[in-house]
Amino acid sequence: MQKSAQLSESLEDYLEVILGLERENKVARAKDIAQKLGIQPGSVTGGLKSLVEKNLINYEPYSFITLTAEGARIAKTITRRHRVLKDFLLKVLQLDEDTAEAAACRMEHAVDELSVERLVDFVEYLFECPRTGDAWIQAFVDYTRSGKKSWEKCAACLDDCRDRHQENRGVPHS
Amino acid sequence: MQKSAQLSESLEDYLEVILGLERENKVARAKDIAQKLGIQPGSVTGGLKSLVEKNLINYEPYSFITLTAEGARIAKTITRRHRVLKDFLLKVLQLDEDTAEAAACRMEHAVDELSVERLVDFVEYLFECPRTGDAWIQAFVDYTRSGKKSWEKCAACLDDCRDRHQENRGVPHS
DNA sequence: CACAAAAGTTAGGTACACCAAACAATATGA
DNA sequence: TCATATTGTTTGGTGTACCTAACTTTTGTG
Repeated sequence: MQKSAQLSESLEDYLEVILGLERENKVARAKDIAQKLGIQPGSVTGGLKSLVEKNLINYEPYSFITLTAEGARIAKTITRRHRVLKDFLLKVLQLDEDTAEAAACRMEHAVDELSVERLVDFVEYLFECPRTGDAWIQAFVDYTRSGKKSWEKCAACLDDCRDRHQENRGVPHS
Repeated sequence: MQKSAQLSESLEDYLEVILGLERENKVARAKDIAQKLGIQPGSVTGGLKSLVEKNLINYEPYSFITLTAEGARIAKTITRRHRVLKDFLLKVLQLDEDTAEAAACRMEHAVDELSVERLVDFVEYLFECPRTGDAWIQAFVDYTRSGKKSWEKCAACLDDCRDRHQENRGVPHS
């Protein structure tokens, strides 16, 4: 199990869509990979050969494609990065579906594992902490939409926040 | 002023370091660009030619290099993306300097302007809102370090938060 | 089974982004 | 000023990643 000699963005994309196709159809086919990546089928063969050399997929010419254990491991971490980033863009920054998807798609190759972990922790904390959570996010959304920076309603907001916390005291999170 | 036909990551990097060098030394020189980008000087010339063709830098062989108005405009948006992302990684996710710098460097090419704006708004809101701010961030840091998910101290935390807000009532933010 | 359609591969070509090494221009300082 | 060091460019080459078009294999259908 050699140290995975870091992949190009392109090869990471191949692994990600192969994982998706495996989940959809049990196996991946070159045509579907091309279609999902928005490239020509002729371009796929070369990528597959690279992945075979790196022992990340099981594949022989004219046959279908599956991930090796190592390939699946990598594909899952990339897919997770994508999911975490999109979640943040969508739920916290409140970007629309298309913008979030596009940005996540390009960011997933740029962030290291530590940063992803930290982002997961942050988003989780943000949603679970009584001082923030859905209500706070909603306040941020309202603020973003209205464009005003007034903290007028803060006292009420904080009281409300505290009341909610007391109601839920001791109730564990799902 | 034609629509800037989106640049490669590589050319964006050239613009960014040229802006940095202009700020440091008034003008940029090929050698310093190479050094900052960690590439060989011979590789720089080609990049500079591309940027000249796109009217983003003023440059002739053997002369020094400056940004055109359009080049400066683009360089500044990239530099700002870098700064905003690093700020988030550093101050909110509490990553260390090197990790934040490296991730920001790679992410800056992946995010669109809307997402950057939203991230700026979010970070600003997070720091200014009485329900969050430095104290909340500190609580997140403690939580991250300790690894526990208990909300035991929430009541006290919220009281504290409310008290602080009442003290500062009406005081505008700097 | 045979043959057409679908899927996949190969071959040749483009563009980008880098390298190393040879070469050219400029700058410095004795 | 002139030799040399520094800086910058050119050339030829590598690797990646894509394209199109021609070709091959597989598959499905009568």
